[in-house]
Amino acid sequence: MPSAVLVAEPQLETRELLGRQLRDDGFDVLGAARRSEALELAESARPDVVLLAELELCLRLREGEPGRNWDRNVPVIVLASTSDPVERVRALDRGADDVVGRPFAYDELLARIRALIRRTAGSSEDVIVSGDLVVDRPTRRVHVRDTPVFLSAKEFELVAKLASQPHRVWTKEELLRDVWGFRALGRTRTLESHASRVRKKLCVAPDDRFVVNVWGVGYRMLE
Amino acid sequence: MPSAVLVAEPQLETRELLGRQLRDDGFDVLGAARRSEALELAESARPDVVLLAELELCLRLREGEPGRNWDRNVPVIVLASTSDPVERVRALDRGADDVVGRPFAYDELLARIRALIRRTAGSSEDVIVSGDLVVDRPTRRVHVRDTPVFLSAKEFELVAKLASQPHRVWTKEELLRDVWGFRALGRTRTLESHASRVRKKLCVAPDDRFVVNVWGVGYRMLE
DNA sequence: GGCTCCGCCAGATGTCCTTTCCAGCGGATC
DNA sequence: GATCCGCTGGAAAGGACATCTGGCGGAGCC
Repeated sequence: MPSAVLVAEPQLETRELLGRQLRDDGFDVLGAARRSEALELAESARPDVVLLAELELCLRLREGEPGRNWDRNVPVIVLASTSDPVERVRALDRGADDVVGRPFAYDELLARIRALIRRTAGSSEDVIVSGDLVVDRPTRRVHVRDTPVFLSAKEFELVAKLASQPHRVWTKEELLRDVWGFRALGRTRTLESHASRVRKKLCVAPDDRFVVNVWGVGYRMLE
Repeated sequence: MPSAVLVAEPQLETRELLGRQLRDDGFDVLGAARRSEALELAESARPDVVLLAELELCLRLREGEPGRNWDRNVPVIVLASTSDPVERVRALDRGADDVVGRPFAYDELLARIRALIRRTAGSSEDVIVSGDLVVDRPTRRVHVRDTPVFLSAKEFELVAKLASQPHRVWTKEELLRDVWGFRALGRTRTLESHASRVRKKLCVAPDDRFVVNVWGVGYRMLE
């Protein structure tokens, strides 16, 4: 399956040229001229990589927005406007994975895209199947042995996170950061409350055990 | 916990300078002048990032070697010898995650290191295998010859610390500081008590000896 | 505007871990 | 071999943490 690249570049000419080249190299390419368009496509098309020109867009992608559901962790490469190292540092500090200055060599950009995809491959499976549990990201549905389980938005995010690496123990800090996007918030019972509710909802059979607490650390998903 | 950076750079001066700067910025730094040293350290110290100058080393890291156990997926940044884009592409195509040309701005290298650690945090196969003992950090599971051993949070931290360098003797001060975060607290029996309990739990076969006391100093993992 | 659902927030309760204490053992030193 | 000091490992007290319930407020829907 070809990887999808979202090219968020205001300049028509650059966008088209880049799109053609990337298509020639086997990528699915989505173009976006404006920020709103880019966010829209990030949500609906779930690209494997985003190339973008505006740092502001990078921040918005990383911070997320209530009600919107793009992958806040999506790999990002910034097409900087200059060749100034200071601008490259700024891009990286704002959450970009990589950055190339202009003018850039297409071959290098391509190599960097490939390297980033290689690094992140498999981290955002569309459908996670782990034992009796099936988590379908695109449709946001969850099944336990073919029994549908209805989860709210946050509940789904939590389950998807835990199921993305079954058996891995996620610390409460990691879960709060990745699911809630908190900066530091430590002393509420929100996470525990959701974990409890999700656990109950996933218990279809009496002895199902999916969401398991790891004392003093966090939670993990079994099977 | 600070991230560990392995600097594999033949030139003494560059290696030392880079090491000092990175240490100032809060990293644990390991230096290696030769390829064999670098591979050795990649296996024993399990760095979070490797900076290297020779593409050959990058290939060796990625390919692995029978009997050796470094993480073939370890994040790699290449310090290219020139500023030639062709060399950058070559590095990326050989498995590097990122590459900076020379001369490079330290600030940019630092930003790239941070970006790469951010991206790979938690995904690196952080599994310590030493003899009959397997310590899996992501899942927080411990096995002795395929027999699972169930440890509490503090117990696991202690085992992971000891196993991170199996033959090294850790002083009680080091263990208290790194596992418990104490400043100096000298007169409790907490550490000894945990060591005792962990030792018993790890003794699957009658003559297993994993947590070994070193009289008047501290503990180590193996004999 | 009323209704419903969702997300967030404590409080009471129960569970499990952590720490401490102590008696006994065993190296280390001379 | 005698003595000292540190290590061992059981048991028990205390504390830290997790769970679940119920309530509050806001957003979206009718």
